[in-house]
Amino acid sequence: MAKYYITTAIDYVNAAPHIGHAYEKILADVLARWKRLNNFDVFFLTGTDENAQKNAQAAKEAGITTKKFVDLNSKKFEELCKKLNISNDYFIKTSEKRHFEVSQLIFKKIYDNGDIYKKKYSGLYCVGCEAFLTEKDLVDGKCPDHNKAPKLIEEENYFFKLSKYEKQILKLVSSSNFIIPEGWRNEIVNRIKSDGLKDISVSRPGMDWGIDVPIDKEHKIYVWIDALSNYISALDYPNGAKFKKYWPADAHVIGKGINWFHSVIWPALLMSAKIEVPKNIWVHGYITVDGKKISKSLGNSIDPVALVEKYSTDIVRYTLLKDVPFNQDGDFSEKSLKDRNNNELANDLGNLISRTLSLCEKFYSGKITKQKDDSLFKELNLVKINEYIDKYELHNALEEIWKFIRATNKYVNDKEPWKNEEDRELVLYNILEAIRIISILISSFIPETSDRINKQIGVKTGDIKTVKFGLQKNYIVKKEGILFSKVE
RNA sequence: GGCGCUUUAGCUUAGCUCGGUAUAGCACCACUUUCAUACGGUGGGGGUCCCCGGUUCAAAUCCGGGAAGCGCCA
Repeated sequence: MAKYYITTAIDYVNAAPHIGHAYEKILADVLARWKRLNNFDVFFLTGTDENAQKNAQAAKEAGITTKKFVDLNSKKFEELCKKLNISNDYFIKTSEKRHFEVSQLIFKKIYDNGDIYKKKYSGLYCVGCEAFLTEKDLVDGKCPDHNKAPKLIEEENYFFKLSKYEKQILKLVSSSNFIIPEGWRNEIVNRIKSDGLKDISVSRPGMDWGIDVPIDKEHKIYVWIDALSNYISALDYPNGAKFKKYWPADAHVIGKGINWFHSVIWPALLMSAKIEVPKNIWVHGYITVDGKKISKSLGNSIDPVALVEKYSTDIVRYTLLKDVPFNQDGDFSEKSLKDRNNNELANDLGNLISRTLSLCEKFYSGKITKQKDDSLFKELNLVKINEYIDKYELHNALEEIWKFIRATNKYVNDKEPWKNEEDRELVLYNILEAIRIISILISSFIPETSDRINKQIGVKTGDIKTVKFGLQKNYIVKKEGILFSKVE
């Protein structure tokens, strides 16, 4: 069985989850579920990034230990995954012991390979950003993001020879299927061509939270090696069975803001540590809310957990998947959510199930025996759906599935099974087959709805091979309420 | 400042690689059906394809210049 390893970025725990976090997890979840449906042996990883120095300060202010602080906040992300019906196989916390060990091992390997050296560095350091700023970044001498003056710091740091890997990285990122979509590939390729690769700092001295540099306890490992190595520590690198089976990753799903780290720094670190590089970086856009960027000052951040509780997991999943086009930012609004719920979920899909089951119960007491195929199956283009998903164009895949749902509604109209007695059972059988297949196809996108449909038409969820008309011998259906209520 | 992405009906958008009367959904209007969640189906109105210039018999599409929004970097 072919394997498929997919990851999301790990989230910072010092802020509550917002709708952008939800979106990324849903994207990766659809892929993971689709691959399972296609009989891949899937490992799907998500988790939280917990070793930032910021956490130590926040914990101090809250009057609890740092470990307790990160655990509490990490729970919120784990809770989010459950609420969104995310099918991750593991949830990694970078405060885990084994993650510490792997990060240190990677650092050591790179060091032993001669790619880490010590250098004096001075600059303006912003504690809030946990990064050095340049004069140009400052507004009135202050960091614009944190409204605090940075400190002039002179310190010795360990540096990674990123520059050494320029040629190899350029070759890697230039290949047509490494970074998807193309726009984000161009950005990286052009940046390397014009600016080249410069060595980066991989340690910070004098911190009290984080992972010790293995060769120097005065330093903690800075974010790159720490955070990025979660993708292999979760697989028990270097000797774990999971690592041997699943690495290299088939897809790292990330937001556009961290493309550089995943497409350039991460592969270079791996090359230095003599580990295979991931196959694919899938970059998605950001979510705006009512046309505006999510920001603290606007106070327009939406709590995805509250959203799921107000509507439902599948409505939230469906709306996010449909409203964010590939390679662009997408806008989320409750108006759009309601429109999509009422039109596409309740009317197109929900009503199709409802009218069909009523007919089955009215004329056959819910028992339909197998008949021959009808022309309806020609309306389904599975090849196209597959292609869209392989290209990560999930909104197009959904649209293609919905074309089939609309075609099935039209078929019901054209055949008028409430009127035409002659081929009534044939028609109903074919509609039920269509519904069974629709349920399989949507199971990766809105799994809960798929389960509810299957229960009503009395079938078990099939894999992709059962997307074929005429497989089901007979149906015993039972209408149980409606799938989606209208919302105003 | 450099680089990248985006700009198409009221809204969301397809098409741009390989030029030829512009695609779909929502909303709107009309017609139609009753099995169904007042639902489904059919038809319709609505577009200087961001602007300017060029190439061409012909440009949303190719080339040059510019504008706006967003992102990455410095």
